[in-house]
Order: sequence, then C-alpha cells, then structure tokens
Amino acid sequence: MCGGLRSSDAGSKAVLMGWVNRRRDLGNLIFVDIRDRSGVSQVVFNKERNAAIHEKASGLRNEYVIAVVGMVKLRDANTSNKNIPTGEVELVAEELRLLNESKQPPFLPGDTVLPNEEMRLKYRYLDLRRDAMQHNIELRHKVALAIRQNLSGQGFFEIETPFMTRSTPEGARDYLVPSRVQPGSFYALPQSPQLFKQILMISGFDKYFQIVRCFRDEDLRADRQPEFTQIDLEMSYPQPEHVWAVVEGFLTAAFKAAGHEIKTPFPRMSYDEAIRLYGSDKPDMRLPEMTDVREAFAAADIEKLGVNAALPLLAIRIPKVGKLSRKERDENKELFGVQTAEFNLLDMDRLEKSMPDAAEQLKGMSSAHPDDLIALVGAKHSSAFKTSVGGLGKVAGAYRLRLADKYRERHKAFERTGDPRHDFRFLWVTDFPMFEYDEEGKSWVPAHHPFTSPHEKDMNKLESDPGAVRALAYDVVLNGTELGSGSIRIHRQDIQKKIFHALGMTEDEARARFGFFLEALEYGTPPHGGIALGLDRIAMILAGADSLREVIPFPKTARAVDLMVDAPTPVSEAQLKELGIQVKK
RNA sequence: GGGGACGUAGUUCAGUUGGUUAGAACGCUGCCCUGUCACGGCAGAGGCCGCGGGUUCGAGUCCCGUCGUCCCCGCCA
Repeated sequence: MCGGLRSSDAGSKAVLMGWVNRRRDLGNLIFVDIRDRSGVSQVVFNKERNAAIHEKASGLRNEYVIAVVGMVKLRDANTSNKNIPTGEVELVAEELRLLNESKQPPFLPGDTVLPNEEMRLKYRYLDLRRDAMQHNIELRHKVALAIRQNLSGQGFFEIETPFMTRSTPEGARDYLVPSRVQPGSFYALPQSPQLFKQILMISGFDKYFQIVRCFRDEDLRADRQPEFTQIDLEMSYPQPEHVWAVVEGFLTAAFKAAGHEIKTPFPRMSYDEAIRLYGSDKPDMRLPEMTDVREAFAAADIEKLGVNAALPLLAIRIPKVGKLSRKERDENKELFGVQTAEFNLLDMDRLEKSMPDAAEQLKGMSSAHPDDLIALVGAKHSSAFKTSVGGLGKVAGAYRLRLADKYRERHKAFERTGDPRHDFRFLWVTDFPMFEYDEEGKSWVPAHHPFTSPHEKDMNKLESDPGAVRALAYDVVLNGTELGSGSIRIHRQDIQKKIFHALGMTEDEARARFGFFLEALEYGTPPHGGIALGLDRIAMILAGADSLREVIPFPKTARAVDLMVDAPTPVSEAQLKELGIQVKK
C-alpha cells in the first residue's frame, strides 16, 4: 500500500499501485508521488540509473494509474520529508507499468483549494479520491461497523424490512413507485420502517435493529437528504430508560471507533424545560442557557419598556463577544428579524444608560462576564395575549442560535477542544407533548407519530385537554442536532383507537389506513418501544462537517438532483404506458 | 412556496464611477534543470464574463427575466 512504507522496509522490494498524485520533474531526476486509499509514497526515477524507465516516467501525468516495482530505500537525512508518514523512505523504480491514462481532470484530488460543490458533485469520483472524503467514508464505515457489533452484542438481530411498501398519508410526503402488475396502484418507499418493526415485536423478535435507508420527499437542508440512513431499533417490554441505555451503549462504541471516549449516562431534560431554558427541543448545551430576568425590573419599568410582565423577559447570553460597535448592534437588530407585533428586542446598551440598576442586576442573574453579549427578548405588551411562553421561548431560542453562529469566532464554543465532555454535549429530551395543534388544518396532529404511547397519568386528558397530554417520547440530541427520536408505543388496541379518535380520525378512516396494524395489535402484542438515529448526522458531527453531503458518497443537491448520474429524468412514453401513467404537461 | 448569497480561463478568484486589447494564481503544453516533496526557471496556449432580453454612443459592470449551486424560513408524523 502506498501509505504503508516505513524505514523498516528499507532494502526490500516493493510493488506499489495507485494514482500519480504529483510529479516533480527535475530533468534527469523525476519524483512521482503515488497515491492510494492508504496514503502517498515518493517514487524516484533516475536517468543515470535507468534511462529507459526514466524516459517512460517523463510521460506520466496527474491521475494516471500506474504500477511501480522497485527497491525501498532509506532517504538521506537531509532529503527525508517529515510531513508525511512515508517520508523517511522512497521507492527506487525498477519497473513502471502504465495501467491507465487520465484525461486532464477538472480538478485534482491533491489540490489545496476545493472546487465549488456543483463541480464536486458532478465529478464525485474525483472528489471522493480526496483525502478528506476518503477519511470521512472510512470513518462512517468504522462507526456503522461498531454499532452493528455493539447491538448484536446486546442481543439485537438485524432484520430487513421492505422498501416497496404501503403509502401511509401521514407525516412526510412519500416517494411513490408505480406498480406495473396493478396499473394505477403505487408502492411507497418507507419514511421509516416504523410499522414493520412494531410488527416484528408482535412476531416475537424482541430485540430488532437495522441500519436502513429511509426516504422522505421533503425540501432539503444541510442536515437533510431525501434518502438517509437510520439506525433503527425496537425492543419488547422496555421502560424508556432501557432504550436510552441501549443507545448510550452503541454510541459509546461508535464514538470509541472514531477515537472519542464519551461519558454515559447522558443528562436528561424535559421538553418544557428545554423550551424554557433554550427555546428549542434540541438545545445546544455548548452555550449558556437563557434566563428570565423580569425580576431585575420594577413593575413600572417593565410597563415603560412595553413588555408583557406576564411572560418571561429572556436574557440571551453569548460569551466573549466583546464590545459591539453601533453598526454591529444594528446588524444584530436586523438578525432578530422585523420587530413583529408580538416580540420585542431590547437594546442592552440603551438599557444600561436608562436603567443602570436593572441592567446590573440582570447581568448578575444570567451570570454574565463583562465581555459577554446580552440580548433581551420579551413579548410586546399590546398583543401578548396571543403569545405563549413556548412561542416566546422559540423566537428567543432561534435568535440565540443566530447570534451564536455569527460570533462563533469569538466565543469559540463550537470548536473542538479534545475534551469529549465539551466537544460532544449529549442530551435526552423527554416528555414531549403528545399532540400539536395544526393551525391550517384546525386539528390536533401527532407530535411524534400516532403510535406513541401517552403518559399513563395524562390518559384522562385525551379528550378534555389534548395539548396537555405528554407522550412517552424522547429525543437524543448532540450539540444542538437531533440525532434520533423514539418512544414507547401503544400496545393495546383500545388505546390506539382513543388516539385516533383524539386525532379526529373516524374508525373507518383508521381501518382504511392502518387496518393491518390494528388487526395485528389484537393478537397478543407485547409492550414495546424503540428509537431511530440518523447515521449520517452522527458521521457528520464526528467528521466535523457542516453538511451531510460530506459523509454521503453520492448525495443530492438542494433540488434533490444527483448531478453525477443526472437523476431524476423523464422516462419514455412506452415505460409510462406500461405502468398506466399519463403525465400532465 | 418565500427570503438571501453566488455564477468571469480547466479550477479558485480579482476586475475601480459603465469606457480602448478582460487579469492573477494553480492546472495545461513546450524547453531547461540530479534531491525535489505545493520543486524551480523560461516561453506559450487557453474566455459565449451562466443564458435571454432591455437601457446606453458603449455593458463583465446598470435593469428585467430565466437557469444552476449553496444557506435559511415554510415543510420534514
């Protein structure tokens, strides 16, 4: 292997095969760096020593594929290269075989500046030759392998479930696959193997997992691809804590495979607390929480500020930002967004002049250091009746993240320190609400999915106060990214019916959509629950990348296009006809 | 669906207030070079300024539209 030569190999014969990474032609002496997955080695062609092979080497160009036979030689001390692992030796070429030529590539894997993403995706095979991508894909392999081994060790079976399945018009949009045999009917690609894994519990495979592709036809983001890989698992007879322990177990193994020792158990926080302290159901704990600083002000002052005293006045603290210029303060106001009818961003500098005592006190309440940036977000007095604590928290939480992103160079909280307790802030968020109110559809919709079990204690509120029902649902969060989401499921048909009823679904509708599943529930279903984690996101965070595309070999663009193969494409009239499909023009 | 950024040589970018022949670096081609390692030196080739329209005596530069990539909101049970 090109990256494996060491001084101990000196004196022995070696064969290297790989790409010409770089060529340094000094005339009668030619150096070629030969590259494969494992690294690079320097090959020397000396005209004096072997004129014929030197002549052949002068025709080599970047990205040609070659095989070189030669003697491994220890380099002189003054010519060794300490920057690469193979730098103490070189291969003195005795035989050179040109295995394949290369057209001039649009960019070189060895280049120091990256081409733009469009180019990288179109020539993905060249992009994947780059060290960074080779490393990311290897990392992903190691992580997936560690997870498989760990879950198998914990007694889980990896069991496959169908890709061509049934469309269930809940949640995300489905990718559809037309049936030729039954024209007009469609399979759907799974958004997740949710119902299959529950049925596997009913089937007696009491610990199931799968590293499996899932498909959702929704708009993309840096951390969202239309097809993505989940670590999906389900177990029978669990308390939430059992599921958490399993997850903590395989994440420990996965992070160890990537060279990081993480600490378990992860801290836990209720959904309500997460919203209150961080304004998010996936708090980034690397930054300080928000503080309600109402008490720093006299009632009259709150009135004067135009802030609703019945709702929190939230202090957002971003450490080490330092003094801001007038221009920066204006920019930050803009960053908050238009001062809406409901929310108010208070100017801290102005506050320090007009109400110095209160300013001082609120700094103390939020444990601020002199260098810290403080932003105050409250609900406006006038229209505050429309605004909930959660709504205010989320607005402030979003602003907190925008500020944190803007000043990341200053607070440095997002940089790796080498200490896993800081670098990887895991968190379990628990007790999610069972339902959310959909303003558009004027109805309650499941916050997680309709098979999630409510808290035993909240069961009686299903009809009277759906918004107050908590679910046995939990998310695992890392550095502000939702890694995974799970729940304890409903295992009794009568309760499942109640949930469908609360969702405004008639019995007939429920039967039409999930009849097979409701029937299965009637044949002795064990209590069960599970979770699914995004493998791509785990790999992304471990790779220190900002986008899933850095850890997916063949990703899609923001418009869900594969630029390399140029998919999707129209299909022929004949193909459509066979499927009984007519395309509207 | 909405908002924002970007699009100039093979690649990464610069291009002033609208003004003559659109530049640099890397890459590429040729020549020189025996210790380079992001080798060096000399010479050279390479441009539909994303595309279409408009304003203007004159557009890479201004305006409108369109296409593409990226980021965000909506959306993602």
